[in-house]
Formats: sequence, structure tokens, C-alpha cells
Amino acid sequence: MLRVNKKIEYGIIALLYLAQKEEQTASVREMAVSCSIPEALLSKIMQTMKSQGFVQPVYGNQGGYKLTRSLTDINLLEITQTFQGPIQVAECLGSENHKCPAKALCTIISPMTVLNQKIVTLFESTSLENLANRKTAV
Amino acid sequence: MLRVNKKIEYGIIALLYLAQKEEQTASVREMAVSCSIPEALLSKIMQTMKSQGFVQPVYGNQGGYKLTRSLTDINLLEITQTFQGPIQVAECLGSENHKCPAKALCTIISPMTVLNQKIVTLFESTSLENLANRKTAV
DNA sequence: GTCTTATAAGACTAATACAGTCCAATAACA
DNA sequence: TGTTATTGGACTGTATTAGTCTTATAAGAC
Repeated sequence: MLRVNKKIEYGIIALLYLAQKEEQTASVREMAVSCSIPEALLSKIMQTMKSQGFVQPVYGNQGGYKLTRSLTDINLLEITQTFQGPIQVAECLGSENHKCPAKALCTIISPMTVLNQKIVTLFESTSLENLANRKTAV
Repeated sequence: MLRVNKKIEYGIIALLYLAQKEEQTASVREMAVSCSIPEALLSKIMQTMKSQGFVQPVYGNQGGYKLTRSLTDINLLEITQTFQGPIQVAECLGSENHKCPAKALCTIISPMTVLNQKIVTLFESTSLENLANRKTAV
């Protein structure tokens, strides 16, 4: 497993779709049908995307969303953080999570932190443009 | 999130503990108390570890488990796969999972496969010895 | 032989996260 | 004012995770 959730998958697909349309808007319905994503779910996802500034809403007839940032400027880490919070390979790496009873004698926190940073770097250096071109950086 | 589960965390901690004891055995109870891990849960974890050949059981008084492989020989990928199955950043990357309705027009499968491979490589090249020394390879 | 220590294995429960739905409200244009 | 579309909240079902409980089995110590 160790997987990114559906919102992230769908969100990326939707952003790539919007990028194809260049300056035009696409409604949630259009994107949902074109990409086979449940409409109500995509609607939620786009709301979150809006609140993070990835897209801009256009109300009314012929409205929808349009991309406000370029694909080269958006990286996978941002999207992952938006829908799943910070990347933490181990639960105890979370800043607010100091309740692990084994923490004092834990032998793996420190190395896990290093591993975590590697994954963060990998995600951070992968832009949506990279994804669209079927590459990853690093 | 994007996190490794508790069994993996506890399992690694237990293996590192066993390594410290060198050729001696340590019982589940001893490990559980020393590492603050719920005993019944650790018991399950050790059973799985046994079935994968990481440790050997010793029955009876003064029994427990002992390590059968060296820390340099065990990598994080093996442990992750043992307790969480194969690493798949995206759900659709699973071999048996061909039911995604968007698959035909999905724009992210191919790049996600590349990303997935990077993570697999990172885990594979990180041995428990690396973890014990607070490093990761790659 | 039986007592004790320890693993083995299966069923079971509780809590959480995930995926997805439903409905009423609001915004803006024609 | 009707239509198209976003907004936001509550809600449901399912899967995964974490952890517990109980009974059985193995083997050494006395």
C-alpha cells in the first residue's frame, strides 16, 4: 500500500485536464464525465483546490474552473499535503504527536526522519509538468 | 500521511532489539516491555516475522525469538511488503486492480509508475543496518 | 509425568480513515 | 427570474488499522 489517496489522484487528473484546455474553463460536470470521476466527489476536490489557489471558480453559465498556476509551478508535495496532510512515513514523526509511549527509547525515529525527508524531496521535485510528460525528477 | 503501519514500526524496533542481544533469545514479553509495545500485538508481529524467516522461535523456559539474518541483509522493502503488501503510490498500479473506470484515459498511471519505482528503490536500498546507524542509502 | 514458560493461531472488537452521496444555499449571468 | 454552476455541511458505507481475547501446542525443568 503506502498510497496516495483518491482525492490526490483525481485532483491531479483534473488539473492536467484543465491545463489541456488552456485559458478556457471546464465545469465540474465536464471534467467528471471526461475523466470518469464521481461528480459530487470531484466537486469537493475542486473546492479544496480553489482554497489552495490552484484554480479559480467562474460562476454561472459556461462557468467552471480555470487553472491559476502553471503546471511547472505546482509540485506533487503541495497536492499531497493539501489532501493528506504532511508526509510522515512513521506516525511518530508528526509534530503534534508526542504521545508514543516508546518514544524515549525508540531506535527508529531518527533514521525514519531521514527516510521521510528523502520522500518529501522526491515529491517536492516532481512537478505536474513532470507528471504530464511521464517523468519524475531526482 | 503516506505512512508505514504500526506493525512495520514495531517490527523494525523488535528486530533492532534482537540484534542488540546478539545470539541470545528475547521473549515477546521482554521485547514488549523494553520497547513499550502491546504484548499481544507484538506476538502477532513476531509470528509473521517467523513465517518470513527473519527470526527463529525457541520454545519453553528462557525461550523467545532470535534473529536468523543479519541487519545488513534485511532491507526496509522486505519488511514493508511483509506487513503492507507491495508499495503502490496509486491504487491503480496494483496488478490485479484493473477495475478503475478512468484507466483508459488516465493521464497519470505511467508517471506514477516511475514515481513508485523510485520509492521502491529507496526502501530496497535501506537496510536495517542503515536504520540502526541512522542513515538511509541512495 | 506434570508444571511452567513460551510460542501459535484464530476469532473478535473498536477506532479511524477513505470514498462517495445528498441536500440546501449562494453567485452570477442571460 | 430562471438557469447554470459553485459552495458547504452533514451524512453513509466500507475498508483498514490497531489491538484484544482465548484456546491450543511445544519443549525444557523439576
